[in-house]
Amino acid sequence: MIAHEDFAPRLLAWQRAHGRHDLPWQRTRDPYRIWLSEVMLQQTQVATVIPYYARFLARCPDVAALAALPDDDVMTLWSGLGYYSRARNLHRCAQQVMTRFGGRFPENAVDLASLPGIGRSTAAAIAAFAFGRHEAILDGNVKRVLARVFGIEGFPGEKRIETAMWTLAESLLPMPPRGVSATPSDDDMSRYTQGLMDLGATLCTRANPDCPRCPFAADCVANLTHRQRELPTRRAPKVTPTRRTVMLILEAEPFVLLHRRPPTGVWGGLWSLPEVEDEAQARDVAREFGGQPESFSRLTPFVHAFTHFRLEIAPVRIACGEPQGGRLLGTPDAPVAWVDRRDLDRYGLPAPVRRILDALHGSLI
DNA sequence: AAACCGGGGAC
DNA sequence: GTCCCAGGTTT
Repeated sequence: MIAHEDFAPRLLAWQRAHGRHDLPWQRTRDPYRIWLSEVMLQQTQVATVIPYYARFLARCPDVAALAALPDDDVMTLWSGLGYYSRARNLHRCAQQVMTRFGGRFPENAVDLASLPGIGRSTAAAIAAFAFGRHEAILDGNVKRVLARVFGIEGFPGEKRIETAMWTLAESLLPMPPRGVSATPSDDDMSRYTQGLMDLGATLCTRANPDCPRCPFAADCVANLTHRQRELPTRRAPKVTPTRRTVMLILEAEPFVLLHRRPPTGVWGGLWSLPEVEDEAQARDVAREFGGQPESFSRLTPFVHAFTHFRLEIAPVRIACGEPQGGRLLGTPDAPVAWVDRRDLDRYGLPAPVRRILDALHGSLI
């Protein structure tokens, strides 16, 4: 694994030779321009941002102009970039720079992060780019680079892992040339921060990292162990909740009892089998429709998967002497009906219900 | 369809 | 402080 003190020099050399140098916001130290680009680049790609960035600057060359712009004009300028809360925060931020900081962006990350739309990572980026501050960024790209190069296991969104990554990111920052000054040069901090972003955006990409061109290929844990696809560790798939239901198959040949589901919710408006929570309820409800307790028989339970949950269905079959009413299940909007099973094709049935009834009657038709 | 994303806001 | 979401894009 690469020694921490070797990381920054190698990244700096790579950025010099192979990093991006022509992005519109790279040749300025104006915190306003850097801030604007960083906010636009949150969740949005460089190519998309460039024309918006130019338009914004043409209309608002400085923070005072942006602060003075009417809300609607800001939204219009932003329109098409998405994530509109960013635009609202951008405007509020410009106004706060005017009122709280006398029209000048604060030069330290803590004060920057107190402004709307500027979190810890964005604050560090502005502090490093505009003021050469010794601050570490940690956005999605950087998390990916660090997880791979240093072989960090665990989902980076998890608090413990993220905290460790912030500590690592800070430990990797460029050191000043020995015996010269307390901090690296402004130029080094800009280049280093840009290098992290460039590496993540151009080589160490999510899907197909270009490891042969990477300055860390010889030491990168992910590359050496061929685990580029496993690192960074993905979020644990959230366990989909499982619900259980008992479906009643009340039969009075050739009729079967169906229940119209309410218009909203799962299977809204479809005809389905009556559902109860357990077998005791099944017997109670069956009695209302003339069910014969001695005919009670369990069919094989099975699982139906929805996007957001799993439904475990336990079908229960009960014979009824005659099609008979009892009170209606549910509400007037959700009535029941005895349906001739030869007419089932004309009813909209949920797939698993169709499957139950087909299995039951298919061979008999 | 599912993973991913920085910040805000709720708790 | 910590957890979770809104509103998007990428794979």
